Amino acid sequence: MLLALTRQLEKSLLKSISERYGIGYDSLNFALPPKIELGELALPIAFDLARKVKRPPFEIARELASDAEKIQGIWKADVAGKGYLNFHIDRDAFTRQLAESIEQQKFGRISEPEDGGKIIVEHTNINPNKAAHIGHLRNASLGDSFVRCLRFLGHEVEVQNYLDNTGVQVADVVVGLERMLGKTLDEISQTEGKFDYYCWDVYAQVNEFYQKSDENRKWRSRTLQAIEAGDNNTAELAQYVAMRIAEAHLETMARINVRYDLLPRESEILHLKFWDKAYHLLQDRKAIYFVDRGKNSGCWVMNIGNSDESSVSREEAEEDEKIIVRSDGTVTYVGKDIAYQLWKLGLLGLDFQYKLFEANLDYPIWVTSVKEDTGTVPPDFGHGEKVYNVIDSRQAYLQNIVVAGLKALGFEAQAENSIHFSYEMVALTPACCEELGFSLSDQDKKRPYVEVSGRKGLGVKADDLLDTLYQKALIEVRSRHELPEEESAKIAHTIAVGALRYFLLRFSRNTIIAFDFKEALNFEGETGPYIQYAVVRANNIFNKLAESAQAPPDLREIDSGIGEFLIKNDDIWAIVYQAARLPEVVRQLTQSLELGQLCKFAFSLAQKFNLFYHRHHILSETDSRKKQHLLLITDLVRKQLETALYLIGSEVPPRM
RNA sequence: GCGCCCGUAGCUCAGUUGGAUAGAGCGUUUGACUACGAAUCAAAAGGCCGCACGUUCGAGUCGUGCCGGGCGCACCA
Repeated sequence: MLLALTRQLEKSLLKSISERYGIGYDSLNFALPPKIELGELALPIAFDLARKVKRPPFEIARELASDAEKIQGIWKADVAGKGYLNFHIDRDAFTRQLAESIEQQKFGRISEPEDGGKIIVEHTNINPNKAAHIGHLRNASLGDSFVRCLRFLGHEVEVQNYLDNTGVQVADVVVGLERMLGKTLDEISQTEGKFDYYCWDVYAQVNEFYQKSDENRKWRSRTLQAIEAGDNNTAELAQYVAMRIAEAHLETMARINVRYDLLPRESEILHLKFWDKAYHLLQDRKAIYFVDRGKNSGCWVMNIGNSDESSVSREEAEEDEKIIVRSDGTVTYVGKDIAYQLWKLGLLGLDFQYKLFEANLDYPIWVTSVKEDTGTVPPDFGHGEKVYNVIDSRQAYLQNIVVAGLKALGFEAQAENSIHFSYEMVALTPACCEELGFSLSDQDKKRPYVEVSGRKGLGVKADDLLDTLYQKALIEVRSRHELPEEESAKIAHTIAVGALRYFLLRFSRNTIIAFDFKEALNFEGETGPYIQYAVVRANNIFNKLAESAQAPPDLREIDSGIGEFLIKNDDIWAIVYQAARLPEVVRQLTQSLELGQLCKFAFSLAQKFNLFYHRHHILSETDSRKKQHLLLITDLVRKQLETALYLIGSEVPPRM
């Protein structure tokens, strides 16, 4: 809606600029004026034009303003400062259109679909060998909210959660269970309680086990080989462990409203020979070459630098070589990931089989399989036009190599569409480590933060944090309301999730979150519950209205005085205008990948609404026309805030 | 050694792709509940935007060089 108006304005101005000054721009970047009194859209283009046509910017802006005033939907255009071109929107028409478009927008999705093919978003990707921790929650929250935003804009999205079920991390836990504790699959399957927590401890102990003897350490590679080979007790145990923990992860993520469509597994990539296919492709297209001397002798490598192998010395060439196939013939992580990326982009020429994953979840989820499932027909997975990989920034180097691999294969365009959605890790403050009972070295105590380490068992487990948040919310709910226990519990849960997802999203991607319980458990100020509370208050107004048998306003029949009312009340108009900006904010963040922008937007809208709520007592308003206007605005804002909360990944509790 | 990221109020962070007087939250001080419930609101104090040059009509934002901190750079994943 706002988007359409902006585009129309842009098109018309581009024409004016071209006709008046003979200068062609590709696009115009509209900004927000610092104050609503100055207008809704600002353009500093006159400064640039001034230099090009050698005339004062003020004059140029004046001329463009007079052109713009003829555009439908623009109330007036004026010039501020030395040449800022400011546009004022027709408040009456705009509000009517906004009300209509919000009515039409189905929950969680706007009506106009964007063009472009299927987008694959891969996130979470936790090694299935231990419980999920706060770092994983950040990954999943970013990925899931990003998916919600893309779908809101009308994109077709497929969500994949990759399971490295045959990797070293699973092997380590299997060594711990089989060799360190001497357990059989039968015994392990009898384990009660939280299996992911149990393995968290086992994994933390395996390191010590390895350090005890060389013999112990040998079990690591033996176990890994057994798992890859398949058809033996160790492999069977590994599969059991990996899938039971994967299910625990899915349950944890379901608690915070995160869902997936498909679980691609490394075991299928191995057994269906994805790598062999990719290997031949890489060889055929000369993307990798064999080295017969030097330190990389016996390996197939990819050149990731600019050096030409024929013109530089062996030593210099080695600098730019990344090993893809080891001298023992096994493939590295990068090689496997290239194969997987090729499949995601529909370039491999092979496909998985699929089956429904049987898990304790309230939605269907598919998992890759070697054999076809006889039951339900699976959706058409893979061959995305664009792929986003939500992976922390420490893996940037490897992600770049994978993209370089796609380019080396000649898939330039696809390489551009294979995007590393990079973000910084969640670390622990030294104070937080102490709270958890970990003793730190003197050196670590001086650091601003300490890295989470699954290997050391150092970290805040996702479920523990959620439980703590829930308990705290429950106390708050009970102190405010006398409700049946079940209802209090449900509300507390909604608040806990709202707080957590907002907290994990509010930072920009390359800000390291130094985790602190006090901040994460906060429900006041810039938090998710603040926004939820604003909507609950708005909803209460309509609930009260319904109780008194008064009909809420029909958004399709807006009183003719609304425009005039909004012209008189700039502060209220500012709320309407901001509410309208939601789709634009979401569109921008699909470019910047900064979900924090959505958080800031929703928080500031909630802030404006809370002030509005404080200033205007709507239900006791005696001027019935004004009352209708205030109700209409309340309704618009609560609907946009509810959508924003949905995109953040949370919901609105019935009361707070 | 090379590459990437960060440095903004006492603390934790934003800053709309180079725009108008640098903003929030927490904390501190003061004030507002007999209203749609205060998980709220109002007000105050708090800034050489790490430092120095440069580009520009205009720099927290771009470039170069320092200073300080973090993360990568395996025949691990």
